[in-house]
Amino acid sequence: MVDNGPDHASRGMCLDKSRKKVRSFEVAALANISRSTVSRVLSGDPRISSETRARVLAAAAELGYQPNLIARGLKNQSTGIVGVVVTDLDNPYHAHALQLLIDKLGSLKLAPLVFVGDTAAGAESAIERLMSYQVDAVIALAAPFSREIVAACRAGKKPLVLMNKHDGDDDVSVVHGDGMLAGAIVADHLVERGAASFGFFAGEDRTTISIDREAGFVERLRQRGFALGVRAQSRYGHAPAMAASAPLLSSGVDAVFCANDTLAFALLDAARSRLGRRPPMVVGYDNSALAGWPSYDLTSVDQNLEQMTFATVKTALALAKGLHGKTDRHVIAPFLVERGSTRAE
Amino acid sequence: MVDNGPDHASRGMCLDKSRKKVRSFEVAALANISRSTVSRVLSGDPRISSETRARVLAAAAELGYQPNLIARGLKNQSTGIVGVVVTDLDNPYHAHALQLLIDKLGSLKLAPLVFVGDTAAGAESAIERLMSYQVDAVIALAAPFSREIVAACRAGKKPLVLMNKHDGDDDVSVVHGDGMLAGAIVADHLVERGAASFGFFAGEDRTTISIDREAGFVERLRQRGFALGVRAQSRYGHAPAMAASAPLLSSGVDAVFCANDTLAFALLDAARSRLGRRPPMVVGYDNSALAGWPSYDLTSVDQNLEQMTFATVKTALALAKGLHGKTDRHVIAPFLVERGSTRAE
DNA sequence: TTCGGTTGTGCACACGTGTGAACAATGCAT
DNA sequence: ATGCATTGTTCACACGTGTGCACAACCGAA
Repeated sequence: MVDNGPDHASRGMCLDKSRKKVRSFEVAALANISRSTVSRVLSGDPRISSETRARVLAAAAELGYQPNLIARGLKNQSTGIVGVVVTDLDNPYHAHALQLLIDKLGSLKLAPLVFVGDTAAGAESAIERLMSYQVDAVIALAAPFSREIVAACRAGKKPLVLMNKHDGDDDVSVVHGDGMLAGAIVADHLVERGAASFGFFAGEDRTTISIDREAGFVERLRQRGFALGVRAQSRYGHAPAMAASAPLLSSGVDAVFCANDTLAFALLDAARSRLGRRPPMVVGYDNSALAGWPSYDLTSVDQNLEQMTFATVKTALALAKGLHGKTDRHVIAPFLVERGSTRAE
Repeated sequence: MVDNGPDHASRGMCLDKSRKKVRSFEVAALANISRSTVSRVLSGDPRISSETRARVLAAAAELGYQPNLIARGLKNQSTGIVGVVVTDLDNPYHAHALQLLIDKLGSLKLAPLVFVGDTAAGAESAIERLMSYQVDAVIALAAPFSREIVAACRAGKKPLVLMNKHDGDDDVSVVHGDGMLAGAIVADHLVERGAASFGFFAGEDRTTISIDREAGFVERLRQRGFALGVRAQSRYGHAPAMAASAPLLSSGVDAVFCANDTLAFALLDAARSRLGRRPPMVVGYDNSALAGWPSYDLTSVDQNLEQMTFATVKTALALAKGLHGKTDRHVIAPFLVERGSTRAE
């Protein structure tokens, strides 16, 4: 008897038995077995006789034993914690994606340690905090400052997955939507709906994702014999976007593709306040909940977040296990949700 | 020399020095000092001579040493991790609150482990996961199933703070907005704006918070000589709320106080589709971003989330340190943001 | 009986850190 | 010279778990 609780005598003195968490030692004692065997039972070691296995499980259940994942993480050099870096949860798209990520991680028995990286310095310090907690992998969700994040993870030798953001850097795992395809789908849709002149409403940040959307749109228009008539750009946020949408409205184009639902809502609100003209057809991006509300009824591109988040956590898990140490890239196909904002009449 | 790395010889064999994280032992070696002294320096022990302190700090900086918080947590029985249980991040109010919570926790050197508890069973299992990770405290954000959460935390002896939800149970720490006060403020505002007949639009969940809002509203109306004319109830979600708002509109009351911005938007949309009548004055609750957009321009109660989240993490930290082991209760005063939906004309 | 194989279990150590107690060194008073 | 307090450092153990290796028990075959 060497491996038991070091001060189990004094521990026994404590009359309030429920004061401390139950450890594997108590389970072992109750089952008249060594602590190692308890550990083996819980890890599903096949060499354990089914008789003792049953006895151990019964004891564990009776005491309500839950293994200490911190200690296990220290021993195994794998905590089961995944760091998630996110920005701007006020954007409902990000919030929804985070919710799905947490959900998928949970179903894989992983726990998300979430940090907000609003600035370049903030993102960097967030990663450092995460590494102190020995996370198994890091997921960066639609984060700007991806350069800093990539650098910090590389310095700490932590596997990283960028979701919905890809740089030119080819040496990092990425999961993102197919912006080119989305642009083409939207172009086809608008042409079929009878539009003949087109505009694009871009966001301020020149992310590669946003660039892809526009490129796919313009390219497909060209293939079908049309060209982009007008283009506007704005930072996100309702008020500035409303102001920036003026040229799109005054140009009188038939249809406008917006890089973002937020921009689309602003455009619709601006059009509504100019009573004289019938608003153009509008297509948004993200298919946020608001797009389905009757006051906007906005046709929008759905990025298939369900699939995208699943691919992200699957990739993160694979990297954490060091399976195919090489980086890989998933491209998720989006689909269009047609609503009233592109109805013919 | 006993306390050094156990297999430091074989470790030394590994030529790729940057493969493993640097541990406190390496720092100690570089500073020609024992590992304990390194620990003491980092914990600010005053007994260390300033000369060795400087040497240790220099060594730590040179090696880029970051202490392993998992190991520290195991030893200290305090991980610095705080569990956060949340539901429905699609509600922008919850998402915003979560963002603020994460922010405040980070500034107190705490790390948030986030789980989503969508069902009673889910909430319970989320708490169990959190306890396996030895979180120092649990914060439940506007969570239904608070009964299950309270029970699970009590079983695991984990300090718990309920934010924006209080049950009859008086034995748990709580931070929430002052619903009674908010109802009174809204009543005063509407009366001053000239309304003479009033309605209330309640959510489906009969939370105490929602009940307080209505009670405060009705009570203040009574004091000023008015009574509640009509009342509707709906579950959240735009479409059902639009349908449920019919009696409020057909009753022809001057003003409606909604338990939620979501309900208010639905009511405004429903009113808009009935062109004949001028919509009544409408007041919402949460002051979400959408309330500021010109298409709704909704007067709404702001719960002062900034202050509320701060009080929540402060309370959680105090409980985790076991300072005043007793539970305490913070009530945050809300304020009204006046916009066009209650403009006189 | 002896040997070898199979099956189940226990011992001892390791993960990386914090910390009480012991201890060396120095100064100061007896 | 001895005793005592102060100061800086080290030793050894503890936190709760997983796991390689040794080993006991048992069985069958020679």
